[in-house]
Amino acid sequence: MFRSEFLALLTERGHVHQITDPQGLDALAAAGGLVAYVGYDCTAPSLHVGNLATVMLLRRLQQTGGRPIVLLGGGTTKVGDPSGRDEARRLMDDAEIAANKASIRRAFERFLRFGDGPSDALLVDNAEWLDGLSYIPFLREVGRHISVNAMLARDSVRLRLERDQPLSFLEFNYMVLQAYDFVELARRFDCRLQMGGSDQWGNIVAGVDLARRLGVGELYGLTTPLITTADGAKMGKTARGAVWLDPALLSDWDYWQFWRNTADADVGRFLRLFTDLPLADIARLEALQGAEINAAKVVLADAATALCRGEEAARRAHATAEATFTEGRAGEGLPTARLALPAALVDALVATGLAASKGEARRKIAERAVRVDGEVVTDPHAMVAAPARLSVGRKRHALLDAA
RNA sequence: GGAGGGGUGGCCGAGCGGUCAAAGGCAGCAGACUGUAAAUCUGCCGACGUCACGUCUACGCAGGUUCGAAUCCUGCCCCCUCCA
Repeated sequence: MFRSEFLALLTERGHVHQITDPQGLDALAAAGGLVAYVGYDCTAPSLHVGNLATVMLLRRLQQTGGRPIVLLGGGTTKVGDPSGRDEARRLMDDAEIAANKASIRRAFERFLRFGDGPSDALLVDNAEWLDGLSYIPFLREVGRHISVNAMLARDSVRLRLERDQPLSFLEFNYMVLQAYDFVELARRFDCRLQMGGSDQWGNIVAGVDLARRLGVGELYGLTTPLITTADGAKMGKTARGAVWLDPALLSDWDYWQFWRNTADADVGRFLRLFTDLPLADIARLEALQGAEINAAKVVLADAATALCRGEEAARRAHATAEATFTEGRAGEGLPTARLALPAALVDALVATGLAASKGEARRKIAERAVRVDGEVVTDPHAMVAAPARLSVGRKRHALLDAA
């Protein structure tokens, strides 16, 4: 068991996969004022729920009095993390990285409190120190402490080689840069802990090693388990793609629905990981049987949406779901598309995003999956004359309004 | 630099002159069953159109041979293995 509030909390909520030196870290955390970071590369315009596990780590750290650092990888994104991939990442240009960085940083404001206080969160960009590195001086200072032998043994490198997949020198350097980040943050902010997903273990340990060799002191690493759904799939991928945290990329309603559709077997685990609900309440919700567990899913959806999108968004999505599913009405918070009416039903389905193409819209109509205001429509040439609620299947609904 | 192997739809993976919008699997969507669950069974799964028919786009890139090419030829790019 841990003495520190931080590690005890992480453990009981199911956040911990591996820790480099559990006792050492526990002592450090118990002493108070722990500074820890998680790094996020700017490979996409938003974080998605797959990143939520580590965002929650930072949140828990702040809740227990520590200081979270969000490290945006403006520099490392130019290199590309090979961890867990068979192929090199596409090289991204500076403009794209800068744009992603700008939109990613907004997400953290919901989860963390930023500022200058001792436990206020900090946001930094590793481009600050990586972009200006000079090759030869860097090799002489840092490179001589890096063991290629050790690097070859890390999963991120080894798995690539074993599978006869290419690994470029550029990618090979990623781990070195991330290790250097950790050292840099330790020097600048006395940051002693790096956290991340379990796939980051090798990179994190590389940083701990490097710090020791450079005489920076003892650093620690902690990883969260890769969050998979009960049927073994990586969490956060859905029909329309990733479940983005950014409201500009995924509506509040869809975000709420994502959580509402959690599998029975995942409800308890997700409540512990992704909400702040007391464990006793979660235990009660988790114990619900049969259809009653739907109530737990609603609680999960409310809590998770409130965290990421705000209370108001959660209330609204909840009410919309209530109206749409329970009462069979057209909930007002449904995604809405505007078209000049009357319009062809197929066009309306495409406009609302319920079908990816007219062809798909026609197929769905032929499958008797399409409803207008609750009535099944089977005519592929049908027109919609007035504002209506369109549905494909039982779960997907949208509103059509006159332009 | 030399020899050999390889680049196919979101992914894996067959095809190796026509019957190929391309087998099979995974993922996805829908229907049935349900609890907006899981499992199961069934169907669909490039785009567009006057939609059981046609057109366009697609098998690394660019050309070529052929009535016809994912399949053959030439050049280029990228990857893997072995040799130097």
